[in-house]
Amino acid sequence: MPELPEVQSVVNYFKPLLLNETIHSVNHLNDYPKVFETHTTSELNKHVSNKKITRIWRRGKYIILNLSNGHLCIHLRMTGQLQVGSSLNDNTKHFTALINLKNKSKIYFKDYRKFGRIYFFKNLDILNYKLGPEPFDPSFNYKYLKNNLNKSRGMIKPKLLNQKFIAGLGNIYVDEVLWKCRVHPITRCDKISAIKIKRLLSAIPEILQKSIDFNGTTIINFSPGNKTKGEFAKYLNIFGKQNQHCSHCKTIIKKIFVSQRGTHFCPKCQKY
DNA sequence: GAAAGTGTTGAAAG
DNA sequence: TCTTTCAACACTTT
Repeated sequence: MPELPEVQSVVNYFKPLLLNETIHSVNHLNDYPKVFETHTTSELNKHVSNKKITRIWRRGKYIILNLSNGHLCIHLRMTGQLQVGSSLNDNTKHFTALINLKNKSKIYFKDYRKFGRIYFFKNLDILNYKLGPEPFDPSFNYKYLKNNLNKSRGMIKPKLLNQKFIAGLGNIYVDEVLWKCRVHPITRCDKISAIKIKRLLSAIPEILQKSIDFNGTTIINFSPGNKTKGEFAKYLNIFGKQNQHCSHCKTIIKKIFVSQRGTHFCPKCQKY
């Protein structure tokens, strides 16, 4: 259930294990060829086998492995996890794919809801078309935010969840950002004041960076039996805190649904 | 035991 | 064109 900070944490963890290593082959597991979105398993192997991983990085919520002839991209969606190796304790029925490296190490893609996908792209035009600016990129600036919000009549929460508007935010961090900025999640984008736009501009990278510093919020399995847990969960102020007291004003936090997503907010801090 | 809920995304419908 | 709804899936909670 990874958002930008969780994906970045995965990238950080795997960088030393994958960088400059060569892919031997990839397999789909448990009779789930759909895990490879862009190619059949045999076609994908023709592209990636014997290719060296020259860079591992993140764009939005995609993990990207640069190869000499293209990019192997992994999207974890709701429940995807990457795991180094396997043990007898593993429930392998949720493994959907396997990356075999020349050095014999095995990276498993574990995904109990099976929404996660692996893609191979010659270039990243498709991703760049689908994804808006990175929250840490200079192109995500006041002018971009103001211009886009001013012409949107929809609600701010779904806007921030829209990856084409800004890449990387998901349900947890949108709730956290809106709480910090004191913006009600159903506020119309074009009704947000300049001061609140400025708050959004600084809170978005700030909250994401802080979460990255703590390896994200949610549990991420990097190796079998080792349930690596993001430590940012301790610093959440609003997400999952319904019926608890707002840390700012002590009002009881409410949970509502906004465009079908569970949404937490403080009725006093985030007036509509 | 049935139904709703879960951190994502894109296709389809409005 | 823009915004909302729903399905893809499997497991847990109500």
